[in-house]
Amino acid sequence: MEHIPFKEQQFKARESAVIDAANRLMGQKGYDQMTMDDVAAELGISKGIIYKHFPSKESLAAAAMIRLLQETLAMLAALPPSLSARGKLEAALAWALRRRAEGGLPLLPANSAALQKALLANLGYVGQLLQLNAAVTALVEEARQDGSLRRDLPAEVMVHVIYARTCDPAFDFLKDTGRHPVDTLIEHLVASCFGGLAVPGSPP
Amino acid sequence: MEHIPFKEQQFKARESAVIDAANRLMGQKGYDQMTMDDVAAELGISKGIIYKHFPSKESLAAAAMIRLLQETLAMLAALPPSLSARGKLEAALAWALRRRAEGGLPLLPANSAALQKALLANLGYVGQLLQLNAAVTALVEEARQDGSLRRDLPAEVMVHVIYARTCDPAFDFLKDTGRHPVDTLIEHLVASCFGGLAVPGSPP
DNA sequence: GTCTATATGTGGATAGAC
DNA sequence: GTCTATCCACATATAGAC
Repeated sequence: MEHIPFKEQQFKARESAVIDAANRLMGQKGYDQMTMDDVAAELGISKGIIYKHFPSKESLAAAAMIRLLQETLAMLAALPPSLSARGKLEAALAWALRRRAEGGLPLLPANSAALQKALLANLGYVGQLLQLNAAVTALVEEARQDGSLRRDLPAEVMVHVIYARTCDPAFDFLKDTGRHPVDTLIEHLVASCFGGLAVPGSPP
Repeated sequence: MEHIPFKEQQFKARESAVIDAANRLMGQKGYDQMTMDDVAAELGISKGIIYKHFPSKESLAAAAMIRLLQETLAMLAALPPSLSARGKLEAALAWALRRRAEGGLPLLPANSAALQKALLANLGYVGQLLQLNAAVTALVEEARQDGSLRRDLPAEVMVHVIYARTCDPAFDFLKDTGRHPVDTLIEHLVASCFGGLAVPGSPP
């Protein structure tokens, strides 16, 4: 049985803590507004150490995004098989919004063009993203087949609409008013995404 | 009849050109990534002059946003009275998306927390925003009354959902793939917003 | 009024003591 | 490995010549 030095364990634990802090800060302020000084201050350590773990701010952000994608894939895999495909999609959207309400990252790095570009150059990130994309697309296709999702909209469009709803600014705005409980808001947004704003069958 | 000096006309014209440039650049890169050097370079003038028109980058951005809000209000007022309330909302969303596709600003400054804070401290901006909010809320209420919008979602939630759809990142992503004509995309997104992704009446 | 040049502040990244 | 101190690039904003 291999002996793992204590120092090394500590180092690993800190790495995870750094990602946690980056996660919180990026969730609150976004990538551009988060500074490495912020991350260091949040943990009460020096900025230099962070660069022992991650060679750049971009790579730190990428590590946080990769971990989020992995957790999202795990969540999808853990959904009860009794759910329909559309039920799984609704549950996944609700999960993402709840995480976001708790200070987590948005799945879609739409805030920062700089981050977006950096991520797409990161093979690890792109790999996870392709996996998630495949999983979500499969669910959308299945739900289209069983007649619970519309067929007059391309699957690709629906997939991206669902992604985009996980970082819906309407959610943040409404949450910040404090006028609606978070659970109610999540229900409303999931309902508006899948059911639409209009009354079915009403004239436009 | 008052004589307006040529110099003054030129000055006014330049001010409008500066706002135009800021409009384009913020539409493409977002507020944070746009620099005053960018604006100056776009117009082929020196950076110093911009500060003769606007005391700060924030105030320039605010001027651009205020003009956009005014144009949005004008668009709402010019919609054919024959349209139903819901028809007007759909047309307004389509108008906003088309403007955005042409390089215009997103109505909702959700990209930058810094800009958001600055705007909310700008009385001119907040005034226009309240006017727009009143107009959109009135349309939503009317459409709820005539039975074309759902009554199980709060009006406030629906208003914010519509706002958010005008800066939907799904639109930009899908547009950039080049696989869908812009007109088709706009139709799809308006349809998904009001009609939802699900087939009406299907089990979740 | 318009330019060139510069002051000032900030943030990513690194060097060097311990 | 961890800190303090610093470098360097860049962006906002201003000063001064013409």
